[in-house]
Amino acid sequence: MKHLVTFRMIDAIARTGSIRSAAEQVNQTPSAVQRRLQNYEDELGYEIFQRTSKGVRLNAAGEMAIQHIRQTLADTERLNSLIADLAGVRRGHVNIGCSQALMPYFLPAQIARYQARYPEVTFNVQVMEHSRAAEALEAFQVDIALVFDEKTVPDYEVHLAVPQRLAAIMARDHPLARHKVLRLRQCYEYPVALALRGFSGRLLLERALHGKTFRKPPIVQSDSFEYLMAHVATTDAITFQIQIGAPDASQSAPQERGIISREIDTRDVTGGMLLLGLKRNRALPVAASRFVEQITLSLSDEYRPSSER
Amino acid sequence: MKHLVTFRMIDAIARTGSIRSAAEQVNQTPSAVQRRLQNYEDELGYEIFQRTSKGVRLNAAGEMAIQHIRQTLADTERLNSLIADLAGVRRGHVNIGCSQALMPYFLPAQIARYQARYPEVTFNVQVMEHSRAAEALEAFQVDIALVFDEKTVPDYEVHLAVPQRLAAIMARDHPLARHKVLRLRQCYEYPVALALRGFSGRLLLERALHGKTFRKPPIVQSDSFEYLMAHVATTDAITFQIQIGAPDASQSAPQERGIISREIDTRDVTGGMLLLGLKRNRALPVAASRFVEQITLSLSDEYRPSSER
DNA sequence: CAACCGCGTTGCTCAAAACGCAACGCGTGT
DNA sequence: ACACGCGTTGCGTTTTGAGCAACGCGGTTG
Repeated sequence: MKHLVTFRMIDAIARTGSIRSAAEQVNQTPSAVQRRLQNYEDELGYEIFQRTSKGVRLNAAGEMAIQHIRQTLADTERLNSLIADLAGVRRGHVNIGCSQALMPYFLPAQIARYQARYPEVTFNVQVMEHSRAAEALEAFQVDIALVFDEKTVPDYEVHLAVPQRLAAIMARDHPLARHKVLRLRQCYEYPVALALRGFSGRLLLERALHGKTFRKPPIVQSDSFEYLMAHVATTDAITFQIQIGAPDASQSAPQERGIISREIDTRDVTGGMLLLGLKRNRALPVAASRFVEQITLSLSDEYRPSSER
Repeated sequence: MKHLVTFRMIDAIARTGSIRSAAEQVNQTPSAVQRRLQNYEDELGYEIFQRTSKGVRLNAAGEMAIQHIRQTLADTERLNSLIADLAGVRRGHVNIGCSQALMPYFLPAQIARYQARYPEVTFNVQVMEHSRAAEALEAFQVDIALVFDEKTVPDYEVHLAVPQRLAAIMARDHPLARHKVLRLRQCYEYPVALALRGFSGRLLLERALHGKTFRKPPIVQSDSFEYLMAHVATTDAITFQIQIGAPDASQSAPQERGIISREIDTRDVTGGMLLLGLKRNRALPVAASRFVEQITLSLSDEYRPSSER
């Protein structure tokens, strides 16, 4: 749409914080971008960026303007989506911001399933923790947030909340692997390898360990789950992950090599919630909306009381 | 705003049903309007108007497009309003669609009061009954609907509902004028002059008269309340109006000459509601929003249980 | 303290888009 | 059969937008 190029430029300026970098991002010269901004400000009657020595920054009026601009951009996309849907062609794009835990199994499976039906729909998946996801929802950077959170009342709309148990992950031939459900104390008889503080499973675990005498420092910490998985696969160490991010016997994922997961007893760990968040009062594009329906069904089916499948 | 001229044109086309008349409305040549429409359709990838021999008509895609277009226009106005408000200048415009009953006393008083504080805010007041008002809300033609309705569940958001009694209106020296509250039967001992079916008060009255033996045809009907008022002022006939549209001792309105109103006993007439309606999920411009606050306060103050002022 | 860098901004030139005018084709109603 | 009003199109003119180069200005660096 012609009248949206100005909006896209302004959005780029707001995100990058400078006219020149925004120009680069939209493949135009700084003067073109600057003039469009100036025109818009003239029409509005107010400047929306405060000029500083090292770039520009949104002022109070700009904060309101950028909200309107992003809203308009999103609405336009939604219109395209609606009309494409009406014409029988299911096309579109879905931006998802989600916890790391959904990356290995859940999201790939869900997206693959969705794209099997609607191959024209493209996805963009980005890892972010809950506060960042909330911002991204608000700024229309993502359509859907799938985050793990325990208690905080979020300022987005919680479309779905499913409880999440904690799982221990260990080598396939680990002595504990013969149990179906594990107590935390059992796990702590072995070395533990943990994700950094701030990751979903770690949060849940820390709360469970509070005051426990058998608590001990992890032998290794990492922000890479790939590393943690490889580590436990080759040693007798144990790591933890929330249920949805742990390898599941029912889902044959290609990347699980020699590791296995076992649920932690609910007496030890409770209260984690996986949230599906949407921006309040926002009308989603068709593709995103259908995708939400699909994962809503999947989640409420598979993770009912505490059975799988 | 520059980028909205296309939208304004398309809105005009949709409203007038023809490109040429839309062109006239926006002071442009038909070819200019036609080309903008064509460009928009090209960018969208679909035609949004079905071309007929006597003009154009929105098709299915067009219905969705026009919704988006009007939403965008309204949002833009709201942004202007927000920024003007932030800059300390309370400017703006409010479109109101309302029942006739609010025209003689209520709305003039409310608007005058509002404009006394914010002289830069302009108003547009249009008479419409409830179904038309609901449409106008939906099409962003009015910001606020103030309509009288009895029972139907409206498809807009009811922001406020205040019960409305029925009042009899008669000459100042009418024999019944010495009573404070009247029974319907008393009124029907005199000739009655009624508004046409479809007007607020008439609806309420018809329901009250249902099955009553003293019911009799009106000696005169009219769609002009001015005529009805003049008629009862000079004869012993009685007419009816819902409370808010009747002359009130506490409000010294200039146009009441020799007429007076008396409430009808609640045993005879019940259930009328004056509704303040807004479009669902729509963010109002600042001026409209403040005006809603003002009349909300006024109405809930003045028309509590059944006292005035 | 001067040189420098990166920023927003502006004059100028030229290309692209929008406009107005006139005319065409087409269905409808007299 | 005619005229009328509609959407549409070709063409010359005008307005708008883009790119280029350069300027002014603040902060940083040697």
